[in-house]
Amino acid sequence: MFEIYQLEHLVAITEYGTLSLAAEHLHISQPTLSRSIQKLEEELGFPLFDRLKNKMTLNESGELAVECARNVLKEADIMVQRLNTLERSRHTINIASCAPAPLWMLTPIVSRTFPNMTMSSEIRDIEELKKGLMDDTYQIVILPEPLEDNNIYSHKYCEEQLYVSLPPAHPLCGHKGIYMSELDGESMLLFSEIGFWSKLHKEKMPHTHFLIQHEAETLDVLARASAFPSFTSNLVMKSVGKIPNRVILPLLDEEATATFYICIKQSSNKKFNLLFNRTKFLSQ
Amino acid sequence: MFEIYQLEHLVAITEYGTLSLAAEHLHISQPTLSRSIQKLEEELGFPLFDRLKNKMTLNESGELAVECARNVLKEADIMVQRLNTLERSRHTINIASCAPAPLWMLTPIVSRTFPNMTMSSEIRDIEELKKGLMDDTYQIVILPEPLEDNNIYSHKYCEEQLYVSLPPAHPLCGHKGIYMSELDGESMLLFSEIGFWSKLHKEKMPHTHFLIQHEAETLDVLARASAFPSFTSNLVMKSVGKIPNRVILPLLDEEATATFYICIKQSSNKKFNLLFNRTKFLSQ
DNA sequence: AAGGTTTACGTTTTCCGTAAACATT
DNA sequence: AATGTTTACGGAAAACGTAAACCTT
Repeated sequence: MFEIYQLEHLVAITEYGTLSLAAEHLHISQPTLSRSIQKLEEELGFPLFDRLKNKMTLNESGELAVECARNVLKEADIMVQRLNTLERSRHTINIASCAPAPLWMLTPIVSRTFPNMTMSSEIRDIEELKKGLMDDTYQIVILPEPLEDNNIYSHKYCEEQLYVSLPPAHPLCGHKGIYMSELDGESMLLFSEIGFWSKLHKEKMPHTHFLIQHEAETLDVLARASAFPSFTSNLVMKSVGKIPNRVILPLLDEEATATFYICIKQSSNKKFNLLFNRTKFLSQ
Repeated sequence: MFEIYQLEHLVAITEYGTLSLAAEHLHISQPTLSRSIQKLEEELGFPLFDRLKNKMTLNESGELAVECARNVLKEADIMVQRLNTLERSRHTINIASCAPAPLWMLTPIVSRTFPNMTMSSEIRDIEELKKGLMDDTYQIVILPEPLEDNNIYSHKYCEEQLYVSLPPAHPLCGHKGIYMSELDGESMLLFSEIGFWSKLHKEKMPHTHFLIQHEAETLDVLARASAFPSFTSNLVMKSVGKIPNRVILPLLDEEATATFYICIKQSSNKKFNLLFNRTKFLSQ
């Protein structure tokens, strides 16, 4: 049987027109290429080129051979593509969440549990999360509700309760808790990537001027140095800590509480078993 | 890039289960096969097998690799099939005719015109001839009518007039010519492969007992040695000669005369140019 | 003369099979 | 002991590039 390199050579010759030019692009010598083709013809049992003393042109068989060779090479290319994709996926865990806080908690655990894996994490809206989990774009997805599907395993991960962080001089500070509507109309600091929470803010606080911060670090500095109210949550405070000199009031709106669920495909359950033992433990 | 032989080896291993068995069937040594796979894995950049000290089993990547390898090999196989088919067709001329006589005339000319070609000739019914010409089963077809099609070149080849060959004692011998119906009811010698003529005989002479002969040689001997009437034609007499001591009468039925046309695809016109120069000359 | 192809030839590389080591059943 | 895999090694085969020959434009 001929070999793939011979087919590559054949195609290269037709693409570059002459042996010499093709040889140059293939980084081999001209005689080597000449012999490669001779060998291919010998193996097939008939010539692929009409040979004049100083010119080679494809004959009828050659034309067909090139067409077929391209098909073989395409198939070979598909093979490496598919294998590389699989191999990459075997070493990557793509996590996506509807909100940032569960991600902050989960990513360190995943990293420690699978130290040889590359991990990516994203914040996406709920529909994208569901779709991405189904089509294997994401292996782990965090939703604010369990995903009812036979192929999906959902498991409760954590609850988040939003709070408002107010300067002590703020008129609402005396309350035990407040509703978002009570704050509406002020200027507030807000982190940009808050996932599905942003929808809540837009709905309940349409008149508020949000000072959107794209970096958590900057937000923290501004919150400490200014009198602007900002949001926080039980999870944020647990991981980042409280800001001193601030009054923390719970948001009383029903929607200011969320329960997050880790969702994975049943087919990858085995792979993530170890992970769940750890997340279960940590979520208690 | 990996090579085809490596894919063959990979597939062989999965088919025969173990390295040793596969190596045996591939007619190579076991270490050679072992290295071949190692090299494939090295080129891909990841292992395809889980290796125990004493056992190799495909891993996830390996399973996919085998699936893809089969596709590549299938494509390679298609390549040799198509090339071989083309190559064979380049050295073969398939002729088919609706009647034997034009074939007897044409085949020697084709043989002499294309001495390096393998030639096959068949007698088929008219519909088969048309279809076969279209789908390249036949390159040359002889029909009793021109084929009206833009892709087809038809050219008048010869005319055949049927005769009856009677023993001198036969009651019809005095006539200048006879109709087939006049002979109906007798026993007659008839060659088996007469193509579209047989339909005519069946229609016009339904009560005749045909003594079918499958060999031209035998038919000739019987015709010379017996008193049975038989058929002949201008073309037969021209190529085989007349039978002595027989009265030859033309058949007066309109259908006992046929004009034959050589039909080829326009696309093969160039190839058969030389042939037509000769057949035109000979048909005059 | 420039550009294209094939042949010749010596070197380098690769490839193969035997032998051996190692592990499992 | 039999079976299965990998490593080691030496000889054989092949593949490669340089050089040269040959041809056309």
